[in-house]
Amino acid sequence: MSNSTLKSIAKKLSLSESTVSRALNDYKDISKSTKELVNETVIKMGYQPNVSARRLASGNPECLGFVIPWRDGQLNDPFLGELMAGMSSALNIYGWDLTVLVAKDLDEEIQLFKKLSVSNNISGLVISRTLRKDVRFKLLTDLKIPFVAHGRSDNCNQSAWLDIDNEAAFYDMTKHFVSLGHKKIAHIGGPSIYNFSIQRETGWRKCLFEACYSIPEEYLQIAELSFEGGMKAMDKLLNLNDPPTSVCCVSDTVAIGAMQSLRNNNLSPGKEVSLIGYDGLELGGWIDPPLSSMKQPLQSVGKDLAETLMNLVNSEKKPAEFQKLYRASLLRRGTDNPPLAD
Amino acid sequence: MSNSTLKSIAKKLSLSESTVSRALNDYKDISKSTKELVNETVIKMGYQPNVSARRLASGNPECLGFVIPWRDGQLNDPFLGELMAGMSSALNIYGWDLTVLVAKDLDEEIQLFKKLSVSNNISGLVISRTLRKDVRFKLLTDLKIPFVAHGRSDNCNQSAWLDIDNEAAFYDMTKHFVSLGHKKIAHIGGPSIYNFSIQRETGWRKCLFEACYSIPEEYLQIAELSFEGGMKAMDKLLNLNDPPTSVCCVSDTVAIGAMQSLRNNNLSPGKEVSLIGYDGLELGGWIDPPLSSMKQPLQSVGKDLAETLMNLVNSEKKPAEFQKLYRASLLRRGTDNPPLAD
DNA sequence: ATTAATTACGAAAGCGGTTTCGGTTGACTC
DNA sequence: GAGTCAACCGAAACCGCTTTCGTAATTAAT
Repeated sequence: MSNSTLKSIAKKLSLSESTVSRALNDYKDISKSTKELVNETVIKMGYQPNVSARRLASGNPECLGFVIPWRDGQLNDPFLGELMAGMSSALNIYGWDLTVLVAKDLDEEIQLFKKLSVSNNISGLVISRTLRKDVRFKLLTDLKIPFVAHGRSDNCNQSAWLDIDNEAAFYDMTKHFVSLGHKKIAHIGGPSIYNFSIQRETGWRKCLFEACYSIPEEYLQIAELSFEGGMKAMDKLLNLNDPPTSVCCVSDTVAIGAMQSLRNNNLSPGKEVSLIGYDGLELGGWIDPPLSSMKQPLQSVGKDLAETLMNLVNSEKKPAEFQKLYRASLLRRGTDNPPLAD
Repeated sequence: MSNSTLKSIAKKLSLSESTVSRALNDYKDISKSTKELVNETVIKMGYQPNVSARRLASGNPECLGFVIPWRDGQLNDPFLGELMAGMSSALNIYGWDLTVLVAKDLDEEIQLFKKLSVSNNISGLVISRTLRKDVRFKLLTDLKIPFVAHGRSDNCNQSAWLDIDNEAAFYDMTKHFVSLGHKKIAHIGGPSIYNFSIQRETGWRKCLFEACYSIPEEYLQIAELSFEGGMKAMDKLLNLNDPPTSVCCVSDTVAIGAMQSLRNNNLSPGKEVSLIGYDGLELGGWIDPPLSSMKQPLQSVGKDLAETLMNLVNSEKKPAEFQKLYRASLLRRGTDNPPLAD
């Protein structure tokens, strides 16, 4: 196990512990020559600092806490792996750890935050699955826990966040349908408690407005973010007097449900009705026909989330200075086609 | 932030720090009355121990490292969330943390292990996605890093592991087809580098043997663990002179690919050919018809993995004393039906 | 040559707990 | 009443690293 410590290295080099420590941490009051000397022997001896000791002494736990999004009691989010991989790779460079936290519901999450705020074992948090009205922003700010959100909220102006430009994504998605020749473009949206639901709807509306399409209000259907939700919403769209020829779906899951509804009605996804989902899930490519979707750069976002948090903790900048939008890109598979000729 | 420390509590109670510490850790040389007193005021003052300090002093990082399985460069494992939730809930009770580690390939994983063995910031590891010949078992043993594997290996006799009884699962699955009246039961298996591939094949064979079915060797098809892999394997099965009426699939992903192959050949999954997958993925219920599958109790396994590791670290027992098999259970959805009458 | 300013390092005090060791009580024996 | 033994608690060392502060040695300024 770890036998080499700062002390052993100091003894070997006839230096003091503090000099070795400062050399490793690149203090400016250490000569270049000794820094090199120290770094060499540290590598040679395979020295790894004891993180508990460093954390205790420095007062920084060097640890990013990631709150796993618990969606409706389910945890099957296919994002998790990629997002965490991105975060981990960024953290590793600086010796930080990635600790995952699980809370089954909002109450548990709040309790968790309160506990974290007194036990100083986490430098900051990454939260995700943000809501339109999300108490966590204010709560974490009040508790003085540094955090960066994956997604925005109504009251996120003073906070650090990274988000996908949902509005642009759905603008682009809708525009794509327009350019394919579709006139009847519906939207299956998500519950308005989620911030992204609003943004995605807005992007859809904006494009329709610019294209001077007037769309019946029934072309907007709100669905639960599930397979069944998508299926029911599509059922309603199909029952309209003048059903749409294309649908912008708030998520891949919903889109897959919508596809099922089409099949139930003896229609073929991508023929009578075109569909595009959102998330770029791999499994969307497994179904028949494969689902077109908007994909976000998860690994980059994860990396950026981690780096942002580290900067936030280490610098004196305000959280609001860390806000960034990413773009999603269209992944054409099999469900986006021109409308059938009448 | 954390203002109350051991010292502040000691002062408030006119006790020494060491007494308070031992009271909290339930030492037997502290009177019951003072223990109660300490516990009360600790709650009242909202005291949370500084974990870095405790870890440093005790020499135990109280931290479980979970190595994220990186399958073919992809990280979309739907298990992750549930498994981690199970682990986290068990760890939280004892104040342990769950740290996730990512390695892109085996080399990175080995480097990671070596680093962990010298920097004492992890109590032990949970590894998953075990291979038939898995160097990690020996490596971690040599490095003296406590670990428990999710899954077995050829050389896991001396190690701690939890696994699903893959053989029993596929025995049951095959038996189910037998009881439905199927005679021609094929198996799409996984690459033999994975330990579970062998076990699942064995379960299938065992049941067929007991049922006195003699099956052509072509009824075993090895597939990559992917949608395409399943599709290709099913193609081959369909091209046989005497194609099977039912197929035991090594995973849900593979089964979904096999379903696609059936549709490509104008066959209906669950009619001409029945299918059962393995994993119990939620998305298997989204497709048409919904995929029958064998489901493992992921949250329980996660909880058990974490508890096992904590026991392993805290007790003097040998790793080999921590070995346990879980059972998977059949999830009947839509693709397991009796064979069509000729 | 004298003073001031740098440069480079060591000493030492923490960080907030844990754990060993020893000592003080009081009850209990004979 | 001296000795024995538990039961309880305090003192102090320690875990391994960080960081402030002081100081000796070197260089630059006057």
